[in-house]
Amino acid sequence: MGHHSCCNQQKVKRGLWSPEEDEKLIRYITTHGYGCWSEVPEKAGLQRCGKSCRLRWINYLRPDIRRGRFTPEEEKLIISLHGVVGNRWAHIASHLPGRTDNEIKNYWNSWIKKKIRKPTTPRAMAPSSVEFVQSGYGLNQIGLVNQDLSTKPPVEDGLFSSSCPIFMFDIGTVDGLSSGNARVDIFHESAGLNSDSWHQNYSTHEVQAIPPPPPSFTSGMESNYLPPLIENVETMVPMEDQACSMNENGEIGLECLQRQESSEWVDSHQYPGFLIWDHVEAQMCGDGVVPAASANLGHILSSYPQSL
DNA sequence: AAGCATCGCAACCGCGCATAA
DNA sequence: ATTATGCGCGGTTGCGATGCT
Repeated sequence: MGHHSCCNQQKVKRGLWSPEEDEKLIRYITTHGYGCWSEVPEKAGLQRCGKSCRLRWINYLRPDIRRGRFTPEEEKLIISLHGVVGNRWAHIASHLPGRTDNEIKNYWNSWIKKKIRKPTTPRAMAPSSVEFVQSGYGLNQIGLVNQDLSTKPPVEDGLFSSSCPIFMFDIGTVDGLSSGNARVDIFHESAGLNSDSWHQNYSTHEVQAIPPPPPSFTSGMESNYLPPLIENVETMVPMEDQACSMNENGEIGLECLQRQESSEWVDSHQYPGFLIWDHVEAQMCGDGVVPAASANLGHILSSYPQSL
């Protein structure tokens, strides 16, 4: 049994791909597709292992690949998603069309390295119930995301101390439906900031006053900004399956990224406001989408884009 | 100009999972 | 039920490019 290393066979080339090899792979894949990667090298006339061919195609050669610098919007999305799902690069990449997990991973790692070098201003996390975190990190910093925290190095203090408080949450000041979980209520910065202003307009110590909810967000949620509770709870989406993202209209929403036993929850989103919950109890529509009005948000203190 | 350090990123490695045999 | 195989993922490596002294 063991491990089946595909690349230790005879005369398998390794290292950088030559233009000729690229051409062979492109020609083969575009005419035949890639049903079985292990067959690709032989059929395409390449002295490579199938795994290498797959990697080369997915990360570099496929036509829908998007190259070049990440846009500020992409960057923000990566940060937000990473804050929720951690180092699940493929997961993050699935929300950035044309970007690969490898590219995002590389970007993230080099970004971290850059930030590490920056001197960081020591920041006292307020021990009170109101705390700040930046980007999506709040969820991880308080250990609510079920994942290996060793992949979230102490780097993060430095990484974000010069950045912005995107989320504010309040722990334990409301009684949630699920008594076992820490209750996290978060509001998010607006979607419209560019990268520069995004970094310049915030400091970690700023306390953002909670502005009144914009008209666009008030539907069904006026009273104390708390959403209505939904009685008919059918399922629960674990926290690690949630993320926020931004659509092409600049709307931010929650996404239930996946569901254990069903695909019905995949990519359901499109909320007028922005919300992250320690858990989501929601009522499904027929098509599996969870509209804002029917999502039970438990107790949300405040949750809407600040400058819509 | 030369040597060294660092960065960025393509590619590889090893593991886990799914599935076929 | 067990083993073999292939795929996909996250972590890591290696190397060319670039920057610094």
